Amino acid sequence: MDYSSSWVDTSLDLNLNPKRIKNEVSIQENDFMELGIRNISAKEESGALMEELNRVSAENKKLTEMLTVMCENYNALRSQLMGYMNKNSEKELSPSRKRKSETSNNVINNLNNNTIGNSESSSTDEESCKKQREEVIKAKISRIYSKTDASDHTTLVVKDGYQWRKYGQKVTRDNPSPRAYFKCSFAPTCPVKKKVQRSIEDQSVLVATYEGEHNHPHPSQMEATSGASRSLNLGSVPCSASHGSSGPTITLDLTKSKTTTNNDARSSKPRMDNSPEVKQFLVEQMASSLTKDPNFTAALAAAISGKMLQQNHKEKW
DNA sequence: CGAGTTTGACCAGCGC
DNA sequence: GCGCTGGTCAAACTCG
Repeated sequence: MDYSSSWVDTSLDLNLNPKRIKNEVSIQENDFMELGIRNISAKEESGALMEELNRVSAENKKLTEMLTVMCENYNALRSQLMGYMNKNSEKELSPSRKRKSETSNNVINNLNNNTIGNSESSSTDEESCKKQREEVIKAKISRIYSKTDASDHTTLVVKDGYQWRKYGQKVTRDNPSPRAYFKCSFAPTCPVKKKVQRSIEDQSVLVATYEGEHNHPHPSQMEATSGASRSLNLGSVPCSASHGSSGPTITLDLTKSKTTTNNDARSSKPRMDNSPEVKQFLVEQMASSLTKDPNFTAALAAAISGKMLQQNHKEKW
């Protein structure tokens, strides 16, 4: 999740354009001049309005800055939490098979050294943890269908913007075409895995199955925030999001997008992140994740109450 | 030379 | 216990 300053700017832009209003005021002022009615009072009024405008725009600027700082703090906290969670998961999970065998050896050692009761309790804990982990993974599985060049039956690459490292390939029983296994290599701690296999029905369709959630922003988003104002790769991908009983599910149907090069897609197709649906979706996503965060809501409440108190103080004086 | 890919071997889970 | 299958590892290889 990333909150760029541009988003903050646009969302908080209250269309208070002092220049424009200034012109309108000056037109009004000219009309009054022509009519020759209450020149001095009109000037006073416009001056007061300008003052008010300046005050409001300054306040707007302050609020924008506050929200930007808040978003930065939120991101920092979030990344800290992610790091902490990764550390914990590294401790709890057995990432490699070797470690698994080590843990099984430990169980055997426990059996040899300790009483049966102790070993049993440890094994039941392991089982419950494992079940929980499986449930979490199941809830974060998504499937993507990607249309590829019909003549090209060799590549198993689904271009989703992320950086993947292939670690295996297998021919499965139910499908003659091989299944490729990928791990997200963009972030070393990212747990996301991807399986890519051609569809049995249509060999030109790649079926990518994603497991887990990325603990880092989308690479294109990272680029966008680091200076280059490029839009999301997702931009040209038709997507739908649902929140079923099994958890959040994202389905991307890449078969609906033409197999054009990135440049072609960029030049000919209207970018999807410009469409109101995607904007609304992104805003809803941001809003939901922000409202779910107690740190953010607390900080926001504190900021608003502080601002209100400040306002009351001003009005009194 | 480092990063990514390939591929045979190994392991765990499951059904019989 | 055995065989089958899916998933993962890691050494060898390739490529820029």
